[in-house]
Amino acid sequence: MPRIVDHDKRREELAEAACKVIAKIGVGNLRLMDVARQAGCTTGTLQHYFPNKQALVIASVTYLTERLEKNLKNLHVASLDDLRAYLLEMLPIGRRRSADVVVWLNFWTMALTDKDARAVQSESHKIWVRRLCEYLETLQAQGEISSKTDLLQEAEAIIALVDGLAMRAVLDPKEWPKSRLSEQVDLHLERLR
Amino acid sequence: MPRIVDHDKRREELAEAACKVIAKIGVGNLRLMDVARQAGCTTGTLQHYFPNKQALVIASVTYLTERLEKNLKNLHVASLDDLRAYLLEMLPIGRRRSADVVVWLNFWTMALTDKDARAVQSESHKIWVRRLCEYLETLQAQGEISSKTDLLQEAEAIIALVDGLAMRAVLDPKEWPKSRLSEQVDLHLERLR
Amino acid sequence: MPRIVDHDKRREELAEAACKVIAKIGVGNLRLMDVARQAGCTTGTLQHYFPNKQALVIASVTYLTERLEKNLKNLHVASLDDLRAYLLEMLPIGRRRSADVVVWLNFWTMALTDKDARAVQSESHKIWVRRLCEYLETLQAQGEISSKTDLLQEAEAIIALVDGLAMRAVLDPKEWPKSRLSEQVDLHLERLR
Amino acid sequence: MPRIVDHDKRREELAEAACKVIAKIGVGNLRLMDVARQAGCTTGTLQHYFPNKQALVIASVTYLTERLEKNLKNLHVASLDDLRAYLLEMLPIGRRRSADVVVWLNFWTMALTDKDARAVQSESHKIWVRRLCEYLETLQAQGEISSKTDLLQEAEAIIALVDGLAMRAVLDPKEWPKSRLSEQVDLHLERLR
DNA sequence: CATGAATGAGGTTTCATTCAT
DNA sequence: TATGAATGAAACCTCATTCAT
Repeated sequence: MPRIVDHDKRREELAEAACKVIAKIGVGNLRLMDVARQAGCTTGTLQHYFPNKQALVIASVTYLTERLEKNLKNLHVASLDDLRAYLLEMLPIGRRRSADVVVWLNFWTMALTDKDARAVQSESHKIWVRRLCEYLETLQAQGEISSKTDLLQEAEAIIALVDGLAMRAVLDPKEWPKSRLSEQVDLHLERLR
Repeated sequence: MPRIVDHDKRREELAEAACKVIAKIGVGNLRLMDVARQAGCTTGTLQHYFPNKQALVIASVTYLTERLEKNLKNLHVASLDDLRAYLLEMLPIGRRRSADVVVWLNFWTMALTDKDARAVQSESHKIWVRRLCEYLETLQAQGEISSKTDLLQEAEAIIALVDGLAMRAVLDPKEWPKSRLSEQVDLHLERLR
Repeated sequence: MPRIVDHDKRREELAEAACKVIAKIGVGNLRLMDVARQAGCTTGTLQHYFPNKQALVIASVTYLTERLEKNLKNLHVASLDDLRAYLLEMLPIGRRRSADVVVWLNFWTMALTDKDARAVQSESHKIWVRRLCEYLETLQAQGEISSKTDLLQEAEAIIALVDGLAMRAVLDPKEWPKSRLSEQVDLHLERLR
Repeated sequence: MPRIVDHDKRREELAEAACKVIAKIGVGNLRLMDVARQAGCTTGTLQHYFPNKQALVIASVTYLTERLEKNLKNLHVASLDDLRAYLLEMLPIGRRRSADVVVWLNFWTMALTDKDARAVQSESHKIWVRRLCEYLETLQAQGEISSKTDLLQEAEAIIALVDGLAMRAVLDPKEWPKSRLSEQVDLHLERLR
């Protein structure tokens, strides 16, 4: 019997360590050594789980996405207020989620010039749009949103807003407390009513 | 005097070369060698104009910003339509501006974890907000925008939208032709009328 | 006792796996991982049978030599034609023997700069010379070879020819089908008649 | 003006250093550090001249070949004795040429499993065969060799002999002084008369 | 006997920076 | 001002070997 280790769980632990480091210093400055130290292992260990640095970064973002999915799974969007809560859940409120947003921004930027990263990014964007559309459809069916509204267009508008706000907020966290983010979200959702 | 002019001009040429390379491969992968090749000189030459790599990157973004300023100097915003045109000028329409946006995104992400970059980013954001507010004030004075509107809030909303759209558009250019970007801008400006 | 037999058999299996890998990628690129995969076990298993990598390589060549011995045991050299058949048996004809030759060449080259390998190589060369001399003596006794011939010298000439041909043949297999190898052997044996 | 260096000459110096190291420890154990130390530079310097280790090895053998070419350029083969002298020039007689042969054997073995190396090896073999054929033709025209002889076949036979002898001689230098190598060459050339 | 996770040293490779010319 | 060779540190990556299970 080998040393007993849940391979997938270990991968997640390492991915999480990588996320922490990326949030702190950025993908551009990421060193495997740092990740290893954060995870309490050696760089050699990282190679068991990830063939190279790029794979580690991609796995880290995938992990982040999956963790978010789990958290959101329980949120049911049955009203505009639910949607509001849902969107606030995406924004950098608090340390943890600010860190997540930083990782995402790093990854998206990486995706601008890295094919593999872009494929991953593209896939998760599609899921995100689809879900938002579903929510909007539900609300439209309930009459909370005008039947004339172009839902896909609104979904993309919301995404642009959330991404844009998130970026602003992590670049200047002091200027963007939860209240100000909420106001922007409210202001935007107003037009759907 | 002429020497100085040449010197500054050369700096700009080098900065432009750096922008091209960043747009192609990202700041994270930027090598001075690549910039030198793109500029048709050697890495040694770069040292005459920039003390180090970071300075080159910052100078490149500064150059980009100044170039944009020049282009926008002639745009006078005297109506919502002017504002619309102005915003479209920020979005990645065409090769050139797409490349610019890629550079900016790279720089903003860099600013997340690099103090110097953040200072530069912060400064140019302030200018950008201030100008937008001025425009909105003008429009409000002319009655194109309701007097009840919170202009700063709207300015930030516009910036979030533009940043968010720009990011989406460069990540998936095929899905974001000019027409679709215009629609989003129009949809947003609607609420100001 | 049966344990021991199994143990030796397993060693041979592992040695054979190592030979296959060496033939494919060369000793220089040999990784225990590859051998383990080829053998359907793990690197840990290899440690039970071989104290280290070098020992595995040497054992592999030893295994190869012993396998060849077994095959040749049945060949009796009682005429020049028998000698011819015997020599052809050494040459890279067919996949299996080409692979064997590749392993040997790898090992010989390794022996150029590795003491342990050289000792093994030297030993097996001596055996090979001695046997060839015996064969030639038999033939000389039978009058198939002139009594004036310096048998040791001829034995070494034959070995040089076989080694040289073998090397050429594995470096350029398409140019060296069985027929061409046979011709060279025949041309050489001619002078003994 | 840059530090004045003859780029090609520097490459040769580094290649020569690599040859020395390979002759001592084999390609399999070759470390760039060793080459750098031998050449009196750093590993970084090696990268200016060779993109990677493989390229360095290939360049080294190419250098070796070219050096041999220069030495042989002056040898004119107008008689069997000249041919004999020519062949002896290929064999590992003396430190220098023994080292060369070791490098070649290492390279040929590398060529067994490395495409790039094989291409180089193949090319230099062709040249070597062609030249030998020319020599044999000359001798045949002069009547020193029977007109019935298949020259290509004899050329390949000679090459096999030389390669095989060279390998034996470097594996067991004490057993293979110049005299013994000469005898083998003489014995072989006998059949051409 | 077997596993395979973990180690950690060692090597290749990269590249910003320096500096003699 | 410009060159580009050289440096040397730093990082990634490899992989034989160890060892807990």
